[in-house]
Amino acid sequence: MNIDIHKYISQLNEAQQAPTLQKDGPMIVIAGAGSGKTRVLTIRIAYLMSQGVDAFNILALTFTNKAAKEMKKRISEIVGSSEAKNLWMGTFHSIFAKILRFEADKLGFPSNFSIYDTQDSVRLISAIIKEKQLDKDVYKPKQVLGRISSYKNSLITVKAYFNNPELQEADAMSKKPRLGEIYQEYVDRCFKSGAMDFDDLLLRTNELLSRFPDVLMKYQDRFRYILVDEYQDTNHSQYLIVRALSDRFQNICVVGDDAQSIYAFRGANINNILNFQKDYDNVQMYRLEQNYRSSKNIVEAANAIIDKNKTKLDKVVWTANDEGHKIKVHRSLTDGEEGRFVASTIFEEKMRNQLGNGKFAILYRTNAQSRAMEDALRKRDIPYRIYGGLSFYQRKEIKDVLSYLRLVINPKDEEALIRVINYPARGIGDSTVEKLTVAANHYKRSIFEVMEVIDKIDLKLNSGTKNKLQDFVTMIKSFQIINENQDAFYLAEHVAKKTGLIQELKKDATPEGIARIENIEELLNGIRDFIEGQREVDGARGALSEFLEDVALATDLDKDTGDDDRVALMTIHLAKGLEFPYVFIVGMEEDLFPSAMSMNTRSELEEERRLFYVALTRAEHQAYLTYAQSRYRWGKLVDSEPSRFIEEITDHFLEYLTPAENNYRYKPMIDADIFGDVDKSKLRQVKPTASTPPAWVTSNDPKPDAAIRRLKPLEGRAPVSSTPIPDSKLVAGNIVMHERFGKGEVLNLEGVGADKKAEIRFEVGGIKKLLLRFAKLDVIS
DNA sequence: ATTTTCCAACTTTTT
DNA sequence: GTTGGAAAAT
Repeated sequence: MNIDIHKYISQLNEAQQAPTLQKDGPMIVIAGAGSGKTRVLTIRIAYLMSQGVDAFNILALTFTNKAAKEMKKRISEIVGSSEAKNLWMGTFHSIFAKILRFEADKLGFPSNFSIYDTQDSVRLISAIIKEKQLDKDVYKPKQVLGRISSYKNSLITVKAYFNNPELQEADAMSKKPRLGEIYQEYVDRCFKSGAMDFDDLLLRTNELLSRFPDVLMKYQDRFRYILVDEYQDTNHSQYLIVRALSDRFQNICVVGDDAQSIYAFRGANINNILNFQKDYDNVQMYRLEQNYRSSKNIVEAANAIIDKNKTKLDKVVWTANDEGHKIKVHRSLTDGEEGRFVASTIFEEKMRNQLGNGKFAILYRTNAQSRAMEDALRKRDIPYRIYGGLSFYQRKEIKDVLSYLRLVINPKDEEALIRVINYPARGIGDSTVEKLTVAANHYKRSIFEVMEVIDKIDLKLNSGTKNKLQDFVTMIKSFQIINENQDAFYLAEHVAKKTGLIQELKKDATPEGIARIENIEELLNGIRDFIEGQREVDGARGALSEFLEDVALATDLDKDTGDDDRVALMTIHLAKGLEFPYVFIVGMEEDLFPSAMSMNTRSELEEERRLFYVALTRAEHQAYLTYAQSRYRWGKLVDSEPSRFIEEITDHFLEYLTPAENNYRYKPMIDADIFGDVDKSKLRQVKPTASTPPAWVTSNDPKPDAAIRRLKPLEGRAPVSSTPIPDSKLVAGNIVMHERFGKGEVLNLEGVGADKKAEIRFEVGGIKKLLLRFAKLDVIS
């Protein structure tokens, strides 16, 4: 090969060159945020090829398909696309799905096996729980799936589960003694449906490699050079695959950053990176510590954060970049106002600095937070794009079309079948499906196979129903014939029409209904684009099965939409590996970030902290942290306090756009059981109206201190809400008398404030009860 | 069998 | 504030 690789190598700094130029042997690169690890990986692969390594022998595992695609593109720019074409590059899931299809028969799977997404899995588990007549409140389907998923990721098969009394005991202790049974049934049903879930793609690969030494040898020999990106986020199952494949040649290069490990919840094991040196002999370790991405302020603030964690490798990220701006902190009253602040700030910065929308990102902890941001951006006519959340392929109408297509490829696919067998309605009801399911389980066949021979077995179905079932089978079979002769686009369009899906949707003339039809059109266009792309790469192909696989494993991040100049909205998890000049981290509030569910153990809290580290280090030029004093959650206004993570950054790196003095103003001394023996039913919530601020202290107020804060306008200073409560008055020492509670109920709030403590009492039926005790309650003092 | 209505749970993060 | 599932009504 004749390429000027040295031109590219000379662009790297010394620390980056070292790992790039080590051709053989095991190595680990600890790469700090923004230290150019993608460049190192890219150029290293090009270097390997320049040293005579065949692209066919290189396997690069990335975290997203997008990352793989981009890396491949850059490598083709260096070595030429005909060389780069043969690289094996992609996510664990997509690479091993391909290998599994090729080797499927060895495991008893059809090569056209379906890939179940989480929705499919949950549906199947719900069905199993129901069939077994278990209580779905004890066996919560999502929880059960989570349990099964973590078993699979730890390589605990059904057999291993039943050989392990400790696991069974643990499940029995959590009142789920029959979890193993469900696990077994779930695995059987997936197998019978010719389907694998996400975890199976890894677990079955492990099975393949361990049960068939010749297969292992084959892939060991093929993948002589293995590179793994984001190694800190690999789980045990992935770890074992990498170990097995690299065992022969030991040319394994892993890259990662322990400080950015944020996927423990799905089984990622931070020890994979911490213990790498013990796993192979003569491991070379490299560190990339110079950050090229962010300003000094951001880098140092991020260091201050991660310094609070105890579990970490020694590493000092530094930068030669300018000091830059301080991190701006903004407080607002509600999530709505937070959104408006973000939108108007983006607008101003755009105008002032003549920037495109694509320079901005809004990052949040939970998908639910996107709504307030969307609303504000829409009002300001700022184009944006939401990544993640309900992905395009998970929408009802899209999944319906895809389910028909899945059925064409793999008629045994039970989840796809159940989804569409009676949609659009064709007179095949629940009871019929139930009979079919029972028969299928009895004959150890799929439902579709039972339907094929419906007139040969007696299921006590009337002839009308039988005909409908046969019609359905005939329809799917006719699609299969089309699939053999026509391309996927033609078939998909045909399916959408012939099944009556389009007709069904046309009945609905609401904007949502129209949007659904447009979505289906977009899907069809997507299929056409896909098969055209496919033809360019490797000639004409059936492409439908490839398309379905692509869809099953695609993430929102992967698809390009052409006009990219939009503000990016995504969760912090999704933002990993990306960078933006301006980054807004919104919802910096206790219980939200860090999440209320991740504050039980130190390791959970440390993961949240790493998540914040990831968020902050996405910013190149300017970072904003925003929080609201109250926000709508579960449709209710809930009070919140600023996140501890703000306090953990030294003030020196921060600039408060809003005075911080109001933070932590009301600290309840007692939080729980404050209502004691009060008859809660006597208290009623006051419905907010245009002239009345929302809510009051009531029995079902989740955080009574929020209501106390709303007393503030009564004092006549710095009104919190727009309108004070009209018929109330403030009495010193006896702060509020108000006659608006419930219907005719009088509630007295009393306060004593001399020593900055206060008690709020209320009165029901003449008896005074203690409600809350506060410290630092400004309202009263 | 199908449509409508009501209720509960849900929101941590994803391949 | 949304969504899926179950009960109730057609």
